[in-house]
Amino acid sequence: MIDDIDRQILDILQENARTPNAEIARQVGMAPSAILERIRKLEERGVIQGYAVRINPDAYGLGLMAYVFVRADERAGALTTAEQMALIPEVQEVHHVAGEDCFLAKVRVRGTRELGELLRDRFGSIETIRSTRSTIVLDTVKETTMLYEPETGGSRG
Amino acid sequence: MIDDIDRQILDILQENARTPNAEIARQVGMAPSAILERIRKLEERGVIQGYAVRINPDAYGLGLMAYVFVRADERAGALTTAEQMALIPEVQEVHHVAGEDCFLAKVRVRGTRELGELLRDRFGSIETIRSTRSTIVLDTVKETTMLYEPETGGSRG
DNA sequence: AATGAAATCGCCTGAGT
DNA sequence: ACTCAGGCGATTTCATT
Repeated sequence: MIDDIDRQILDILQENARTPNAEIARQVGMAPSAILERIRKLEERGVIQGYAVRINPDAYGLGLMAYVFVRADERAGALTTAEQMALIPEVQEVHHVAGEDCFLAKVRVRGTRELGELLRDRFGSIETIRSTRSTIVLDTVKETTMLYEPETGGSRG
Repeated sequence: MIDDIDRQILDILQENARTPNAEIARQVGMAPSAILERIRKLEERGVIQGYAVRINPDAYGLGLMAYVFVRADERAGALTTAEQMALIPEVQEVHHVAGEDCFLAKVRVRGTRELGELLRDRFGSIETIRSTRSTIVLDTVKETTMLYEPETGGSRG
């Protein structure tokens, strides 16, 4: 699906997504136009989903992060619980998870007061949500979106 | 700390971090050199921490995501538990959290077999870890790093 | 699917306001 | 702190292989 040259390009972009095309070409040892072509195709095929800037959340006034575990009973019709949570801008991630709690949401807000408001006003108004349990993040030691190269080959189909 | 023009620039970069400088200048209504200067300063001040490419994890061979809750007893000396977890490439995030479990780690691996190996070999060899509890992600409904503009003003100091 | 030439466009410095 | 001008380099298209 993606070959070795694609991986090289992706790895360079993972380090710095604003790396100029010509610089990537130098590192990979190909012509810039060939690199452009490959990046285009990676975008078309949905391998590259976009380019994000990493902003210090504190500087942005979003000093508090929390994980919210959501228990819900799904009903047919209308939007699903997860889709409604996904519409909330303070919610960065929504995952459907195995286990007793059905969903896990990652949220960023200014402070504890705003977290309370979020849970009461936004989560609280989603009909299917039975209960929530929040885990406050005190300190973030690592936070990256970089993907580790998995060992290829191996005994997996 | 960051003014309205900075916010405009950051918002454009949040949409697409590879947006050319000149394009940002057009949208903001300023000269490209002024935009460049502002971006430089945002980088210097650590507001902008970097630029990331968003890669489809499945295409990269990392189809399984899990959250690992880690209970540990901290000991003085050597690296802390969190720092040791942060060294593992499959670990994308490590948070120190409030509550019974001390840490929360987000991990991406190829499949369940690799998750097992990761927990046994890598987490298992960190001396201070008492126990782990993993929550498998079945489906990701939303996953963004975009920061929502918090309401400014308000009754907070 | 990659190259290389050529045109377009953006980057970035320096001077000036 | 921003604008403007200009040289340099990058991006991108296209013909070719």
